[in-house]
Order: sequence, then C-alpha cells, then structure tokens
Amino acid sequence: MKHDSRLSGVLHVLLHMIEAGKPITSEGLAEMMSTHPVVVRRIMAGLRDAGFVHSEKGHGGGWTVICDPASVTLDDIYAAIGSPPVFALGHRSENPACLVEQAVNASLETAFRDAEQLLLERLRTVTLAALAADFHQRYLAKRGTRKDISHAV
Amino acid sequence: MKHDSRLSGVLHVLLHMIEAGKPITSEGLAEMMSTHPVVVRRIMAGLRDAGFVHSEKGHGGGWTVICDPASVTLDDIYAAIGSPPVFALGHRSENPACLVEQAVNASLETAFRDAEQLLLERLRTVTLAALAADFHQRYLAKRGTRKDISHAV
DNA sequence: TCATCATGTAACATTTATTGTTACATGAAA
DNA sequence: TTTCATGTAACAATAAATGTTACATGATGA
Repeated sequence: MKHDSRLSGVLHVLLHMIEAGKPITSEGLAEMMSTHPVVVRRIMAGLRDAGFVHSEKGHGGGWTVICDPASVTLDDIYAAIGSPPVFALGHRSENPACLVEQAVNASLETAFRDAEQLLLERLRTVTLAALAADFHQRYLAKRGTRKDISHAV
Repeated sequence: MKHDSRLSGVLHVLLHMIEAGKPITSEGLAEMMSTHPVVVRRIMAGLRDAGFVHSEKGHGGGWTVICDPASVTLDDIYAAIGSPPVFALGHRSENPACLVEQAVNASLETAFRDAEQLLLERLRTVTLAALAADFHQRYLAKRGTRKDISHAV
C-alpha cells in the first residue's frame, strides 16, 4: 500500500486557509500540497460535510474555514476525512477458527488498540489554533529571513 | 497500500512450530498461513538470520524453532522481519521549507512517535511462551469439542 | 444573456508496496 | 541418483492511495 498523507496534507492547507482569511481555490490549495485540484476537492468534501469549511463556486469562489480553530482538534479533522486506517500492520484473517491464530490476534489487537487510543488522545489535545500559534512562533523565529508568510515549496 | 500481515503470520506459524516439536516444511507452514511456500521462506529468512529458527534441507527437513520461547518477545520477531513501517499514515514531504508544514509535521510526529513507542513497549512485554500459554488455555477451554491441536482453517 | 470561473463527481490511469508465482540452483537423505 | 526441501532472483498479481480527464452544475460579471 501507499503512504496515506491525507491528514498531513489537509492540515497543511487548513492552516494556510486560516492565515489567508479569504477564499482559496482548489487549484491554489493543490499547489500548496503539490497535488491535483481534484484530489483537494475529494479530501475537502469530508471537511465540508463536517461543517469545518465552506466552498463557493464562481468568480471569487474557493474554500474558506468556517469553524473556530480553537475548538477543532486534529482528531476532528482525522474523523472528517473518514478515519482512515492508522496502521500498516494487520491480521491476515478476522475470526480465525485456528486457536493459535486466535491467541496471536488477541495479543496483537491489545497492543495495537492501546497504541491507537494513545494516538487519538494526542490528536485530541491539539487544536487548529495551537498549530497556527506554533506556526507563528516559527515565523517570528525566522523574522528577517523571510518577507511574508507565503507558501514555500 | 496493502495490509502488511507478516508479523501476524509469522507469529502464527512460530507457535505451530513450537507445538509441533519437529521440523515443518515451508509448504506445511504456507498451508497454515494460506499463502505460498516462497513467501514463507522469504519471511523466515529474517528469523533464521536472527537465530530464532533453523532450516534443514532434504528428506525430513523443514523449519524448527531453536530459541527459548520464554526469552523472545514479539518485538524481537518484529525486528527480525525487518521492522516494517507501523503506520499507514504519514507525511507528504520530509524537511519542508514551508513553515506551516513544519508546524503540522512536528505536531503529528510527536503523536505518532509516542504511539509507536507504546506499541513496541507492549510487544516487548509478550513472549512467545506467553502466547503459547494463551493458546493452551484456549485449547483447554475447548476441551471436548476438538480432538487435537491441528491447524483449522 | 452569455462567457468565464470554480466546485462536484464519476471514471479511469498511475504509482507503490505487499503478496503471489515461476524458475532454477543447492544441498541432504533415502 | 532420485527425490525432497530450502535459497533466491525475477517477475506477475493485487490493493490502496494518488493523479488525471471529462463533463455537469452553479455563481459572477460584462
């Protein structure tokens, strides 16, 4: 399987949208993510359905953030894109009749379930606003070496 | 990407090998894993290099466990198969120049690193012997409904 | 009204990793 | 010396994310 970078990518453009304060087109977001506009629409559709962003057609249209960044966590975004599988490792078969495989699966499932719970807990502790604040800190630390907050590839 | 079931699969056959107490051929192990003998050899090669199993050619040959199940943990087996990627989720680019992406990556990396550490900790607490014991418990609980410990698909 | 911009979505192609298969060499046992 | 079994390279099949094309829909502006 390929690496799933949807969460990383969508968080990236969400912050840019927050900074921009005005609609950005799928094409603009796609450029930031180094991807295709249709891919952007595909992912953003989930955020729109969840009520986090709004899309407008026609001239001056595009995507805008319509949620409060301080009350939306990374876990919310993860859920909005459809809660894709966290792990690349998994079982061969569910509900095996083989008792040996049952023992193996039970043990692995416990470990993976705990790890996933911890991950989601961590995601729940980070809001979009916190990410934005982190960005601003990095920006200030770079003051003088950059002229604006535009996207650098 | 496809699901990686190597860890699950190899643990499964390792327990069968412990129970068997005599060499099992790649073909026999492949049947238990519902896969191809070459796939078995490919995975077992790592365990052989790590010194956990031994392979013998010719008549009566096959694979045998040559380690102490009580002193080998699931984490050891995970390492022996090459420590494949744990997560299906990841970044789009490492070392991005974009400060926004840096902020996003930093936050996600913390969460994923912690989750992975917890997972490996859990794997370190389970030995092959513990898995075998778990299997025996399940076997006793089923006493009367099964005649042997043979592999059931 | 109508040309243009932008999203919405289906359908299909590409990519990347695991998994499956074939082929052939090597070595051990009967 | 035949048969069994591993060792490994090379290639095919598969699955899931990602990339692309095509076309419909709706909004804006002249």
